[in-house]
Amino acid sequence: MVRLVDIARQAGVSVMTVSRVLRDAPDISAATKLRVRTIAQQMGYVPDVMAQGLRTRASRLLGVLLPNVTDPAASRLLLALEERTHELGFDLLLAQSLHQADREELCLRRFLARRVEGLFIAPVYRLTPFAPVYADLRRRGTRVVVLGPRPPFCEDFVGVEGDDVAGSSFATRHLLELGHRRIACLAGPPQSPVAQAQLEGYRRALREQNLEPDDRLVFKAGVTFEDGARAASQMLAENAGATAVQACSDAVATGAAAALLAHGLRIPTDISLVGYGNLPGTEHHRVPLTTVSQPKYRLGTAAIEVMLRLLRTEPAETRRLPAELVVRSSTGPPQRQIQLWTQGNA
Amino acid sequence: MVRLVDIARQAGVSVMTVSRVLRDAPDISAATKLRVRTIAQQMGYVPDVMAQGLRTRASRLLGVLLPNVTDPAASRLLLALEERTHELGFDLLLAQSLHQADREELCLRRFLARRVEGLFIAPVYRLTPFAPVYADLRRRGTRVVVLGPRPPFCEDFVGVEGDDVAGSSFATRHLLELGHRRIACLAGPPQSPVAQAQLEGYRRALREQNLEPDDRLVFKAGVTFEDGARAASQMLAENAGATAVQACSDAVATGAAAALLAHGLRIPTDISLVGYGNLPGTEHHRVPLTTVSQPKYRLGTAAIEVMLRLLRTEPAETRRLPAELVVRSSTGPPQRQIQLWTQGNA
DNA sequence: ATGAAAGCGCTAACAG
DNA sequence: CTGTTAGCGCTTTCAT
Repeated sequence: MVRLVDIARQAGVSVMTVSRVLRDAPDISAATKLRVRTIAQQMGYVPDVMAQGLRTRASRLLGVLLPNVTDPAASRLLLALEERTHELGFDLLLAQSLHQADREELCLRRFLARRVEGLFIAPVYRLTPFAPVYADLRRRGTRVVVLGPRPPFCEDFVGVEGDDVAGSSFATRHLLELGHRRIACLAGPPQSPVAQAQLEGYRRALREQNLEPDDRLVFKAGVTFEDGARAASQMLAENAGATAVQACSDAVATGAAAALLAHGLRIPTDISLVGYGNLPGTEHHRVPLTTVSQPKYRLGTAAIEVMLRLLRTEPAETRRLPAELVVRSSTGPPQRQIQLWTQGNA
Repeated sequence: MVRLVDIARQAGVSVMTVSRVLRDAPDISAATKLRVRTIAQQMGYVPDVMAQGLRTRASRLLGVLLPNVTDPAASRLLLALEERTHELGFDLLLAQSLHQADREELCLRRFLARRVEGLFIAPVYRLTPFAPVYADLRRRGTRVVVLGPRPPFCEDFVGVEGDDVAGSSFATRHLLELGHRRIACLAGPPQSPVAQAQLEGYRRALREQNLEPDDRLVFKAGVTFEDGARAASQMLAENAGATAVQACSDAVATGAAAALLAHGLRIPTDISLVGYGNLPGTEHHRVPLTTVSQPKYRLGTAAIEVMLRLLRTEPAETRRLPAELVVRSSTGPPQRQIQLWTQGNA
């Protein structure tokens, strides 16, 4: 391992001179600069960032904690985060909580021990209103940007998030505009902040049209394909009379589509379907899915921007980014008969 | 920031004692152990891993360099890597090359400056047989596990990879067994090692059945949906008389499917189609895709196992993991007439 | 324009 | 069982 001293000896100068040259510090003659640089190059010198950091008290390290890098939304965010982070001269530590609060805590403590200068965290949802690690982060004044909705225990941190109530209401409004009046909602887990926002958006859009949300049209669906299939089957079994279905995720929507088609319904002729998330590939599904897209990459760049302000100790605010409706072919106007029927019923 | 000295003062012992206690070193009385621990806890002590590392010359840092974390295969691998890495007590540095050789080089140099103890690299393919960074890695004796096929400039490193020639030949054999004789191949970029392996597997399976590979059945397809659509259209335009198509990726296969269906062909009734990669969601596509699956998660755990051997300076060998055919409904026996026609032609 | 001394927070090596 | 000394590789500070 080549150190500064080695170069210094070789070049016949002091360690300080070498240090200065290699950091492009001022007050060095062009001659020594060149000589030292050449020798350093020849000897294959690589600075020791840890030693530098110990002295300068700067780690140039950022950490990102995600539930699971496999989630397409998370990975797009990570793409952006990594890209910008490196441009800014930071290295990026990655950890996954795997949706386990204790693993999250462990990972965060390790990040702290690495003296990270900032942290991007997509928090594991806890039922408790407090989480000791977050208290520690606060106490230590660690810069934190929360990715996604902020549960109670970290409400005071800044963050970046998609606007899920607006996103969800886009979906509902789209169906409304097509003429649907009975729109079923396959809702996510009630504890999930995203699911709550989606339900809120759905109801809000309904009320805008003076339609009173009907709880018999809201079905618990979870998050998976199977959850979606189950929920759709149940909806059919209950004879809810919906002409359109809005799901809390594309996976759920896909499962619902499968169940609906299996029951002999045509999409969108007999029933319309909207997903959520714009999962890659849904445009090639059996029925290309109309869905809501959150700007995943933009969320990443926004997170970096916020972090940058934090690092400069400038005031930073939580950013809420707008969602976008992606219309494909799983939605269309309701069938005339059913439409008449619902109108007669309304 | 609380340091060992602070605790030492508070507890009325030497720094060394505190250090020993906190590292669970032997030869410390239970009493002091307890006392020091309590105080450390109270003061909110967090060890400085950088300082520890500087002294012990161990960074407990592993680095992973991927082209793009957004690729589902890469992200599954990363999932496994992160999981195991943390269990082993290492932190994980993440970087993306974005398929750019110079960015790859930069990232690797930064990893070296961090004194990583090991590196997982999915190399950017270069046309040149040498790459200076890799020479440096060699010279410095950095532990490296190459992810995926190893281009010439890093052939001497150990790695883990999927068996793409076997995987590809599984696909071909499957079509052969269904009775297909004229199987088109939508091939990937000729420089890509994976694409080469796939072509090799395709040809090998054909020859096993004493069928001479026909170059007029091989079409350049690239890697995207659009590439696939283009290639399939070209195949149709050239009247190649294929009863089945085997694509170099699921994206290409999906594009091909779209083109084929647009031309009025039914899949698999009129023509069979096999993809490659088992992209998440392909089971819900317009035509659920028969495809070849590489054990992405297993590749990650295998990479860790190899790294572990490297870290222990035990001999380590490159691991090649078997692929698996996933039969869904894009493949079936060829139509009788066409079959007769091809037989008459063969 | 260059160098000497000191120390970042920690631990290995040795002493008692 | 506990403490002292030295030093990891680097940079800050102050001197020349």
